[in-house]
Amino acid sequence: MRFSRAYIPTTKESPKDAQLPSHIYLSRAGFVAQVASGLYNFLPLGKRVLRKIETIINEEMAACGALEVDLSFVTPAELWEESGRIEKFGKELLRFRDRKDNLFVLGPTHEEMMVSIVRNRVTSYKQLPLNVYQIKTKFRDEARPRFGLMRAREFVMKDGYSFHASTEDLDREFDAMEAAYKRILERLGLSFRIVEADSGAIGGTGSKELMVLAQSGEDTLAVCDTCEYGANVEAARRAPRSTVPEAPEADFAKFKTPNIKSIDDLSAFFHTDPFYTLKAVIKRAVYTEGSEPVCFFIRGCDELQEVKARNSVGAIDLVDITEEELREIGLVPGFVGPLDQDKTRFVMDNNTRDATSMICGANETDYHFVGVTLSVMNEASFADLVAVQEGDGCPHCGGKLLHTKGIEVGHIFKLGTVYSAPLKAEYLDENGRSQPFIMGTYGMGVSRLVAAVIEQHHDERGCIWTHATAPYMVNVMVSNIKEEAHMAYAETLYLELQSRGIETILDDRKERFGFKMSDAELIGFPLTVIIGKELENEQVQIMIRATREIITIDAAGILDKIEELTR
RNA sequence: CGGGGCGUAGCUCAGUAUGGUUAGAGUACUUGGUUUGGGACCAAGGGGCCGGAGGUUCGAGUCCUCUCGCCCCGACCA
Repeated sequence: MRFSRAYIPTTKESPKDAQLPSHIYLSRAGFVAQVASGLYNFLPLGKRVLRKIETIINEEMAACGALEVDLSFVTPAELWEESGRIEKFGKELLRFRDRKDNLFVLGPTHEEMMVSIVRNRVTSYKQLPLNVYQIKTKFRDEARPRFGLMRAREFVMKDGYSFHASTEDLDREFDAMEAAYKRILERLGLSFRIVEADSGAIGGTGSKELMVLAQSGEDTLAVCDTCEYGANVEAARRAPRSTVPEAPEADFAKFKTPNIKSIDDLSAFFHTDPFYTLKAVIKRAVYTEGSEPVCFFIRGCDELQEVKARNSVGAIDLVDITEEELREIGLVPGFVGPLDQDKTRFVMDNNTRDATSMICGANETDYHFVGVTLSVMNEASFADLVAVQEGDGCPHCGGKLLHTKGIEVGHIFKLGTVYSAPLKAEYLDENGRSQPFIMGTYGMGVSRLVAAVIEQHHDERGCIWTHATAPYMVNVMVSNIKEEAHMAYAETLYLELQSRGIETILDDRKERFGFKMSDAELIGFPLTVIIGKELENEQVQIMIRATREIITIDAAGILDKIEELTR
């Protein structure tokens, strides 16, 4: 491609709305242009990057025997009513009616459609397993689109679904998909982590998210500094404490603790570690129908993880509760404890199981109990409630857990029969019995990956594309196109590189050196060959974008050098 | 969906408090000239329904009402 004939509208100024590096540079370098909130046009360079990512995904899916399909973007609302998700998705589903007044939705994901193409066609266990996928535009009418391509309303996603006759076979396919996803991200040149995740309201097990590590990530991860373990904080686990602080010595007693309400005050008052205090966190749990106050008890040294807490009671939301509401229920703010208390439902953290020497509220103003043994609490329900902190132990190897930020670019999990059962998608097993398909689902955000590459690879001058994602690998830049010998040399090099299969752009624009260099850096081609005054000495220069290092070499060796650098 | 902010040239923004000839700058664009290794300089140009509708006024980019759009914080996010 000749730059003079390309359409690459670069700008010096960032769009005022852009905040994230990916948004700023993809806009400034002319990869994408915003149309409306959460809607983007892909310009020629952006489209090339998108296609490169799609090609890699297609290659890896083909290697696994997954089959590509293309389902209609507009889907009849009946399918969504059948699965019950028309309600669950709510306003995120964009609905509209056709001329015959039939209701349709724009597909936000395609579980229903994919099940519908298989059901009543795949009828025997002999036709299983089956893994089908598509790379397709999705639409979710997000309440608040933001961060450019990272959270758009219209986006490109690869969504795949597998169908099996046994959970063992699903497990095998799931592992194969995890390996394939790992290869895709490796080939893209991304640094990432596969982490354990919360399955969300939809249920299912073995939920794993593929996280590209970047400061601007929306998700917080707990990752082990020693082994491969990593988890979204919403689902992170930790090893039991290897050492526990010295326990306070006290027999069971009620103790006057005037105005001692916080964990800090309490541990200071008794000169003991917060480990031996019991923290009560009271929330209002909201269910599909109705709500109730719930008291979560955790050790004073821990923090409540809200997603875990929500899951522990099957609530759809937890909201804060006021001190007045607490008093109305009959609880004493600052002195809430689990003993002799039946005012609310309560959940105890697993770490408090069989705890001894504990200090907890006495449900009476200015009094706490000391020397409490929680093994008597067997009627309470226990669950994992705590937020993993930095420095906690890894549940696998005992290494240290650290927090980091990640961009979720993939999510795979085992659906089981969550969709196949209600949609009555069944096959006949060896015994001639009808069975719902056992399903797995594998998603990857393709347009989000474009942004993720830049979030992870940029500097203050612009994009730094990885070799697999670069719109062009080499930019042949002529410093001054009026120098006929320079242009002639560049033309020859341009043709030669292309004949060797290296994607090349020739910057033949009538612009000054600095202008072209700035564009090269903003756009982020991995290599820029600078053809200019050095040519008088039979030399050319190569600017390596990642480091901005400029190397000067003999013109004769340029092709070999480029092949070496692009390998 | 709650809270906040912003809509003026292709882009980034002044101008609005206190209404008053022909609405500005930078950048980008066109033409001519000079330059040619880090977004160069000189000169001359084209480009605007001041988001939209209604109102107040002799007169509205500016004041009032309504509306639409975009951004930020939060809630939400299979």
